[in-house]
Amino acid sequence: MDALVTKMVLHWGEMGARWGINRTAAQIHALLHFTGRAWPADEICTELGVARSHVSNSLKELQSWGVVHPLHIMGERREHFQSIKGIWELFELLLDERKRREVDPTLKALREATAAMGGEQEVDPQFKTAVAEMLSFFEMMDAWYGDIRRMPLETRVKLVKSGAKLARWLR
Amino acid sequence: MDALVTKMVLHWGEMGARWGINRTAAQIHALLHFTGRAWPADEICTELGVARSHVSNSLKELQSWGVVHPLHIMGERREHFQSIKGIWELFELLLDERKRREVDPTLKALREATAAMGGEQEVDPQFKTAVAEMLSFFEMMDAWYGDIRRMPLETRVKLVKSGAKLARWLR
DNA sequence: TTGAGATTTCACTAATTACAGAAAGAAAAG
DNA sequence: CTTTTCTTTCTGTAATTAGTGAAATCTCAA
Repeated sequence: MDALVTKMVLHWGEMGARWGINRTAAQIHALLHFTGRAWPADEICTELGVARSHVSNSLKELQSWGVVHPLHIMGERREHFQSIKGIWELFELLLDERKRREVDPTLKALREATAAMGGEQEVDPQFKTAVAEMLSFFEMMDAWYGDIRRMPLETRVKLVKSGAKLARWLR
Repeated sequence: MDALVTKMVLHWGEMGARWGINRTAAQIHALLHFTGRAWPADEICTELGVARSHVSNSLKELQSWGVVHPLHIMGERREHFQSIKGIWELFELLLDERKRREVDPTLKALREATAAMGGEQEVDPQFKTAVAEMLSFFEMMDAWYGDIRRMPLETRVKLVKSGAKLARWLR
């Protein structure tokens, strides 16, 4: 494999590890993404030097995130796998999933705590305000994420590109 | 400890674990944050039922993120620790640190790959475009983050609150 | 200066997570 | 239907990370 590709694969692996994706799963994704083509599982495992079974499981994980898709190639017995093309789509999938796993449960927990405090009199006021502040912050962010997520892609690109202009408009 | 606080502490611990912060460190932060007061290390460790040494290390980690500060209390021998108050400030610290650890090195890697490809003729064109696209995406996001980070807090709050309006303005 | 309280370091154990390899399970070709 | 090729499941091991407890270090009051 090209040394440059290897470098990106290794880097992607390290970064993936910090995102809670296991290292080799992230490496596999990098391999698929940066080579831009579909790979059969066994070639992935010779390329990265990991067990066939591990590649299989990692591919399943990547598919569960929605960032890798199977692709049937004509006249080929083996299943091939490719990374989704669009970078925006890629990071949308990652963010959506993280929101679902991290933000949504936290919102739920904060709402439950708020509800539970409603009746009780003997709740520490410090706790009460801390929860209320955190909840309103999360709700604000949640709504914002929804707003942005609902924009068409081009609008979102504009938004990101017009950062400084935006600041002026807001004043 | 109040059952409600316990619940938040446990939840925060789970979420922290997914952010690469170790579970008990996140629990400690939740304890400090949601009780809103300064705690001495030994009380934290009886409260959470973990070893004194572990609390010490976790507090150090939290301080390295900047989300917990030591506080000297008059007439008290023991050091006390408290969470930073502002929620915006809290998440800014977390995001800044994650950017520094994850985005910046990735930008560096992408730039190095781009530079290395400059001279070479025999680079897979697929790889070339994949790197170029990824780099421009990261640069765009990096610039955007900088723009937002530079806004005064109130502007940022406005930005988040005016999500839908914003979409209309962009069109 | 000594010693008690408080904190950190360090060496070890427990628990989790990553990964390997064999074996079982499908799907397609003959 | 049977053999071949490919994929997944399952069980065990390696490696990493979390957490413990004792010993060493530090700090301050007496």
